[in-house]
Amino acid sequence: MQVYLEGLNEQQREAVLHRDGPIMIVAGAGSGKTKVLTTRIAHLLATGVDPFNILALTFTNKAAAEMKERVEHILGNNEARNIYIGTFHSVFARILRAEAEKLGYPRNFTIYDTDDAKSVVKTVVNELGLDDKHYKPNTVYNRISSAKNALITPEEYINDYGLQQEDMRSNRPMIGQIYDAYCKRCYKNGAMDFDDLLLKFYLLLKTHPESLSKYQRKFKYIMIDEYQDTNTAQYQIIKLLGAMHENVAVVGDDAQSIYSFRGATIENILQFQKDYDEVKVVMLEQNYRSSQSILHVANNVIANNKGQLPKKLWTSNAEGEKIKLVRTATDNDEGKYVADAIQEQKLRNHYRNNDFAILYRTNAQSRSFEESLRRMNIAYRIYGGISFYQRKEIKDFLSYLRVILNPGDEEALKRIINFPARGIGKTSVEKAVLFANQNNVSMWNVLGQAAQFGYKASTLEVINNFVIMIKMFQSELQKKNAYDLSILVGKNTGLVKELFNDKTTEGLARYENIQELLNSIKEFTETPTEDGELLDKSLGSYLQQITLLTDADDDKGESDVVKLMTIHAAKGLEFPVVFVGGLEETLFPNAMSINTREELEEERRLFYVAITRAKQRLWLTYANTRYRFGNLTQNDPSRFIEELPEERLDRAFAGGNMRNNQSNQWNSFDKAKTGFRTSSQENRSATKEKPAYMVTSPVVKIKEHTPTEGFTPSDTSNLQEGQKIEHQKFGFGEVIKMEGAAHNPVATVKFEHNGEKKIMLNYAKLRIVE
DNA sequence: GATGTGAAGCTTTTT
DNA sequence: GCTTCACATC
Repeated sequence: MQVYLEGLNEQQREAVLHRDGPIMIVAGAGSGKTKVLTTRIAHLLATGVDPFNILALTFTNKAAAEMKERVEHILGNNEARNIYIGTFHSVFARILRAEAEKLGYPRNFTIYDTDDAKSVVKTVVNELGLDDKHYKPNTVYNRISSAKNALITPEEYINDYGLQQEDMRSNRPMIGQIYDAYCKRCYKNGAMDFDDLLLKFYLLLKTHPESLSKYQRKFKYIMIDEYQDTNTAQYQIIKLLGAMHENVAVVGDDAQSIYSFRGATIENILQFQKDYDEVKVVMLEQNYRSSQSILHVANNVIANNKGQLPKKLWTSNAEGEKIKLVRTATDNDEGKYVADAIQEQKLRNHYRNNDFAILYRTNAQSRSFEESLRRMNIAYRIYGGISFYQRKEIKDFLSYLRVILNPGDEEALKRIINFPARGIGKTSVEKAVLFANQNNVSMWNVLGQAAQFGYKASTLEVINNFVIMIKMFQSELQKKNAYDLSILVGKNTGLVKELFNDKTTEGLARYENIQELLNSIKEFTETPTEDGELLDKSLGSYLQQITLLTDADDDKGESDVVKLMTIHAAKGLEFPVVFVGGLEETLFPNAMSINTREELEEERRLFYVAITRAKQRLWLTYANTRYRFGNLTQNDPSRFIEELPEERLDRAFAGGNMRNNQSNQWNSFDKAKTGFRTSSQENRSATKEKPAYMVTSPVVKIKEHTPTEGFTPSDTSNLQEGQKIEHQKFGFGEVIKMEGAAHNPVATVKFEHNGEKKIMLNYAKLRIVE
């Protein structure tokens, strides 16, 4: 028997040894999925498959890197470097580079990140004479993104009755036209957004039979990780690519499908067996990760969902400790409690910072945890949020590099044309864009022939200097590698100097960030590429790589830190000790996702993912009150709490002061299955007891109001001017004005004691008095 | 054209 | 509560 097969259980071995024909591996949480995938690849290679014929697709760069590393480890050689292992986006981007001209794109096409894309949407909305307050870039972009992920072209969108109806209903009938204009603008800019990397690749395969057969022949063995999260575009691509050999192996877990908001359809995994004549199905049901208690709780939770692939996860691990379910008075107390618990665990059970993860539903929740950890001097790192590459100074610098490579990239050009300031102001830029649109050329072309467009002499001169500088950089493109060119750019543009001269704290941070960027470019040019295919150290090669990187990907140092991230970001990871915060109604499950059974089930799967990240110990926490939108809100405990098996729980309450914790046990009043009702009295006294350092802000002078007995929020969807209402904190008042978008109405209320306030009805709880 | 101020936006998740 | 954006001022 091959050495690599040792240590696999029966099902895992079955999955590895099945060489030809479609196979679906249903891999429960912690069941050794990556091990199976990597061993499978090793087995293919060991039995004579050429590494060039293998394609393995993942969702994150991290997963791809790990897979590559582990295959190499099993094989003990570097054959793996010739395998196409990468994310959907990066692998397709690489192929699209090579085939760009067939689709009419420049080889050096730019990849627009979400910010770039939204900016283009805004530009286009304005150019169509529409109001970007109503056609919000965010909303419109999401709509376009969904269309692309469903492989719907602008023409199809405009002609689709259902979609048009939806847009009519939301009073945004022009989205189809915006979509069309957006695509045209991206094309003109020589740019693809994230979704294009899938969509255009699909179109390439669909419209160029020779390309299709080329890649079908190349990718004889295809492996897909996290199949439950694929969207329609990805699904169709896999189907096309795999049609010739049908050696498609998909690995996934329907219970962990959490990306439907991004177009993923759980149907893809539920239907896989019907896509091919004979599908081998293997269930991996033994969990090697978690304690029995943790797994038991997870199983209980997910059992509340309908329509799952039938399976029962089990483990031979130790029973482990009970799950701690902790209620706190406020979100700050929650943060404090978690930081204290980490400290205590470190002392008592010899954990290191690295062993802990704090998971939450929304990024905004990180704040209270952050503050407490900082106060306790516990090192931490937040994953997600603004990534390094989205920072302003980094984007500015990268925009220079983008323009050098693809001067058609109008977004980048607009960013840098007057940064650092060189006297090309807003009006000059607007003029250039206008000329470009009128003459159907790029903005760069207009700048190159600025003399013909009637700029005044002084402006003309600075424009020409700018153009000459960029052209000079371009002429170095062939001669210099990415790093040397970047240094040249930094010097000649004065960008680095400008930041260096800024001695404010932020300026210093920005300067350091630029240095860090330059370091990473240097590292890129000095590390041998693993692609085998090309040892390309050019700027183009660099830019392609980094656009698809996210914050989670650069584990710089991987030092000993507590990790904070959203549950979404934690998928695929595991930690010895996990804290899941904010188990409250409207937060988790999120208010946005409780309208349909499907949405609620996805939230529950998310909770399942959170629980199953834990190996040894698990804490679930929730707060009575928490600041949201600057308003103190009260939330009921999450409905998911009721789905936890009582016998595996260890309940506790933590007020403002941890030391009183032991004596302050969960009482029978709170334990009532109906969820506890916090009286405002109890609530406020808890707030008052907070030590001074925990007070969040210089308190706004509000005349505190005690809600009426049995305060229940009313349905405010038809709230009218003139109505009388009661607000939990501000008291009684009269609605004097209604405004805001239909889905986000805002009421101006004149309160008896607290003046006029604007209240967002989506978030505030109001009781209609009359 | 740069800088400062106040209001309005926002918060579901991201390759 | 925090961030972004528009507008006003110098």
